[in-house]
Amino acid sequence: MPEPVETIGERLQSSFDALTRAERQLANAILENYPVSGLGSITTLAAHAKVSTPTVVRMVRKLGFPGFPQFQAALRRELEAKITNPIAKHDTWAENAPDGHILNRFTEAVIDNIHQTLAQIDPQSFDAACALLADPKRTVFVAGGRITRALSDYFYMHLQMIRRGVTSIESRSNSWPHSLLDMEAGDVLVIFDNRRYENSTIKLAELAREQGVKIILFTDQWRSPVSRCADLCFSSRIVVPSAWDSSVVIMLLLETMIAEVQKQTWDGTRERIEALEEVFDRTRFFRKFN
Amino acid sequence: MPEPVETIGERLQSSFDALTRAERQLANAILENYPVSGLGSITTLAAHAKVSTPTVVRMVRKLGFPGFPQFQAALRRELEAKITNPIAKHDTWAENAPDGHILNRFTEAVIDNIHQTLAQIDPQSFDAACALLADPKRTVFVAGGRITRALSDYFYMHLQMIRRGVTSIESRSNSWPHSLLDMEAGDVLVIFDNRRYENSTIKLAELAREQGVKIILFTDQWRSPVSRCADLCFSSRIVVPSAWDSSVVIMLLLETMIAEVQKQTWDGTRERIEALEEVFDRTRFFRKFN
DNA sequence: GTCATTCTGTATAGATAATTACAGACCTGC
DNA sequence: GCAGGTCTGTAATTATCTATACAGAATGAC
Repeated sequence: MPEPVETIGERLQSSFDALTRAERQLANAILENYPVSGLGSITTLAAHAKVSTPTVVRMVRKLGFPGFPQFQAALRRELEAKITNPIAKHDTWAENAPDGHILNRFTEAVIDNIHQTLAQIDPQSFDAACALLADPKRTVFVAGGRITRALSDYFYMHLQMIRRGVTSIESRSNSWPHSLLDMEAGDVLVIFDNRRYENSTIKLAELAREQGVKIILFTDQWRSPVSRCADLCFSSRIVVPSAWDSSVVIMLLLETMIAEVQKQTWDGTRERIEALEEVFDRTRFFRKFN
Repeated sequence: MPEPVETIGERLQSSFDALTRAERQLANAILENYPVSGLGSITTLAAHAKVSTPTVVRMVRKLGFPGFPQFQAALRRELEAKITNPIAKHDTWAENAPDGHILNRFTEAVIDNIHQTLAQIDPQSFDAACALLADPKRTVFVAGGRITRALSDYFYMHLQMIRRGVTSIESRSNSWPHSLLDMEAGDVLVIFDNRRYENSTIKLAELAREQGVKIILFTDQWRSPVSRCADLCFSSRIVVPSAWDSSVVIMLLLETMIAEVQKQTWDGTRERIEALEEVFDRTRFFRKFN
């Protein structure tokens, strides 16, 4: 019997396009915790993937197995082979790529950045920032520069869905002085500023500060000059094997913050979100769950 | 629920003396190829150990399990814990924050997402995508939807600095049909599309495809319908403990891709970058650091 | 919009597995 | 060798799982 050259996991991926919606959902559930998730009963697996058992049978057939038990047996054989040779330490992330491939080098650097950034972060500051942003009485302004524009946009978009009173400012445009007029003491200004730090951003921060605005700053490990007048400052590692800096860690932090603010304001903005959901449901691309 | 301090394997060995002849035979068979041998049916296991099925039940009861299925479930849990990546199980990332703090939970999920995404990625596709983007003869169009706008902007901005012939398209706006006119066979269209997938994005992809444009797609684990007409598709895990999805892994991939394209086009675009630097310095938007 | 096609879940029948009951086998000590 | 006990397997029962049939829902073509 010729050994299967592909693992079932790989086969699931390669034939992913040939699968239907429910089957993909199932395939993902299997890959999620591969291969253990496939070793229970068909009932368990189906329930975990939130599909019906026949769907499991159908997909397994598509993969070429006569039935679920055979599929499972194949999984066990695979696992057996994998376990006998000691599990190699995971220094490569993209297993299919050669050791020095950029995918592995880059990812390793990013993981390292996450590690170092999180080790240094002050949870009290983080919680304080979330509390400020969750306070409906404070208007929130979000500002980014040239490179950080995408980050501030991303932050703004989510926050704007979560709560009312959120405004986006482009620090480079000469329209931001107008926004300053709207700021009141106690309002919050979220600033993104990575090297090379922009003068207009610093100016904005200083002026806002004078009006009693609370400033939350996301910056890099060398810290933007804005940090001098920021109430809360979060600095992230951004160095990667690239000509450019990485925004991954900053994005991780801001997504985490959004998750927390969302949670804290859930009661007050539930309706807001649900209205939004309804609009999305119209697209009918996604299955509804109860 | 108190965690079991001993593994089932250890328990088998420590209570080996309390077992009967047939049970020892069975215990040995289980340990022979641990733990996979215990994951089949009770019948298979009994046959393999050359004992009867009731013997299996009796021994399992001696170990303290109510029945064979529970024993097997415990084996699976054990296995699961064993094969999950040690890096992903680094529970506390922000050491100063309490265990269940959102910073730790969120980061853990993201690391897990990175791990799973990279494990599934096809390096050949990745390299092929980089080659397409590094080819100066091909014009590149970058398109994003509502949520993915920030990502496509970020990608566009970097690519635009690296090379000439890069255009940004907003899939929602009704201006994109004009961009279609500019597309020629062999050009490249980079599309970002996460759930919930947008109809206008799909339409754009189809029309571009008809014109012989190469399509590179960044999507989520469930894959946008665009994947059907994409030449290269990169799907990332995006689920985190939040009401929203995470873009971190997608950003990681696109940054890596930018790093590689930059490297490949370095000779040709060195001047471009230097000219850019000079412009920025002249406008004095940025403070100079040494 | 309407129709054909494909997909997906419910219900159910069929298969298999897990457990129990029980009787014979095997020790052990006299 | 035989009585008391334990151990073990066979066979029957029960529970659970797997596969199928079919109908309703979703999708895609016109």
